[in-house]
Amino acid sequence: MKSSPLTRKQREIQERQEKILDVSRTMLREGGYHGLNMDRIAAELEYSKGTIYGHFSCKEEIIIALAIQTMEKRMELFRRAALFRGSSRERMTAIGLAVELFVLLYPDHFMVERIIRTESIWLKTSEERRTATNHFENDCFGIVGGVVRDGITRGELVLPDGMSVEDLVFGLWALSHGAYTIMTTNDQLVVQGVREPLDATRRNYAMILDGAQWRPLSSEHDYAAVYRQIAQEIFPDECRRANRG
Amino acid sequence: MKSSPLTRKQREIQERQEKILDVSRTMLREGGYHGLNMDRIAAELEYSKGTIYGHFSCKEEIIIALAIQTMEKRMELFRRAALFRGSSRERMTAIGLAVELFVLLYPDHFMVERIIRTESIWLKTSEERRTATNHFENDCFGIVGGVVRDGITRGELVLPDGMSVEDLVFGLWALSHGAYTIMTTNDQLVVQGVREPLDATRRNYAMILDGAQWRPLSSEHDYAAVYRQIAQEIFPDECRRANRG
DNA sequence: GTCATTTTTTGACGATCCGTCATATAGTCA
DNA sequence: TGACTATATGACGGATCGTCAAAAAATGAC
Repeated sequence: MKSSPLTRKQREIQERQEKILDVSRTMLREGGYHGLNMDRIAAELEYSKGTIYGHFSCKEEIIIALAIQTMEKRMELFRRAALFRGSSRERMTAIGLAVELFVLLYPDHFMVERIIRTESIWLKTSEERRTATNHFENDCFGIVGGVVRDGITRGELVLPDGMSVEDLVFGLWALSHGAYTIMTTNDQLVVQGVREPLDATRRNYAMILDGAQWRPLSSEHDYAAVYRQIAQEIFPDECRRANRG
Repeated sequence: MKSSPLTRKQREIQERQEKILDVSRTMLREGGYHGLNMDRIAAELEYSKGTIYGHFSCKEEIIIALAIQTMEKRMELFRRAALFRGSSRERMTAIGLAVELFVLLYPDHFMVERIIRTESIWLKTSEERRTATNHFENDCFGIVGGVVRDGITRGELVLPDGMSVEDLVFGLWALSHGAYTIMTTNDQLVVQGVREPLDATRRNYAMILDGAQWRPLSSEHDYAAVYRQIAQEIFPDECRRANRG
């Protein structure tokens, strides 16, 4: 039977699973939900449809698996960002950069997310994968919340009356999510005068932190330099790949 | 031929068109993209499928028509909000309330928007309806931009270095869009500790305005009272319908 | 090397739903 | 009333999902 780690057969199966996800990602990127076609996946990989269905019980399972792949990457970026050595607000800035890099490195994640959150697709996915996505989301939320709490503990942040840690995290999340969603679905931004939506998002992110009186404020500190430092120290590789110093 | 405004026949056709949209909205709300079924629409209204296709050339046209219906409502709410008599920041607050009411009154709009912005659906819609949605979006953007510019003119707002009017509008748009998207697609919020996402959004909206130093700041003015005043003076009806004093 | 047994793969098939179009029905007007 | 036009119908072709009985491949005992 199976030797210590994985049978040859098991390895083959795992490799095939990854190949399925690879071609699926391309198809999805190029043609959206309708562009992802089970027959074409099988044809492309020179397997039969039945074999593909042996890996994923339905189209939706493939899509959510793709989402999970990139959510893992995001998680990792967040974890590293939160470890930046600096003031709490600087660590929060690092998380902002992490999100930015995530969007640049995995540009199709938002499309995939939009699809799985759409219509009854969510309900056609397996309980197992659904809880996996929830875990990733909760963990990311938790990491950011930790930085906020740290800021409070250190006395660098005093939340306005009635505002909770979670409210603030939610706001930053919503801003980022909304900004990147709009960026990837709306071709009118330039018409509307938003030339550099990424920079605009950065600025608004800082506005929220300033509005919450998170010291040192933008006006009291050179955060452009902080961004450069974080980029160099924590995300040198990612920045090169993303082409954003 | 046609009398003055509309033939009886024309009126009938228009009424039927509205009926199609009505049942479509219900189907979409209940079952998402897949829940919207051309045969079922026909069956429900006791017309043949061909007749439905006489009104809308494809499923996607129905969906974008639904989006346009609600975008008209939003436009109207924005227009009225911008007319509130008060400081520029108070008018901005009125717009915030307008978005909030929009979400409460037309809860399925975000689902519809997510669908039309998904995959190749956007490209299957008619040029005509696509430009219509763009116009609505640009006009809304323009209204908000106007309030910001007014704040600058009056000296109540001085934008931070490098930030444009459009950047600020984009930020507020992204925050709202993201917040309501998350609210309607994520059932983990309560788990994460965000009990009242609408209130959280309001607070973060104010954070951005505070961060931009838009006077008077939250700390200098009773904006809870302003919300109540706007609700009473501009949106009494909507607030009643939305059940939010 | 052979053959029985288990595992894996296959692709034809049923079902669903979109969009079309030849035909049927209803409406209009001389 | 009847000829002609406008509108409505639903059977049909095509695409794609997911299934499953049958075929092929792998395994292992002798």
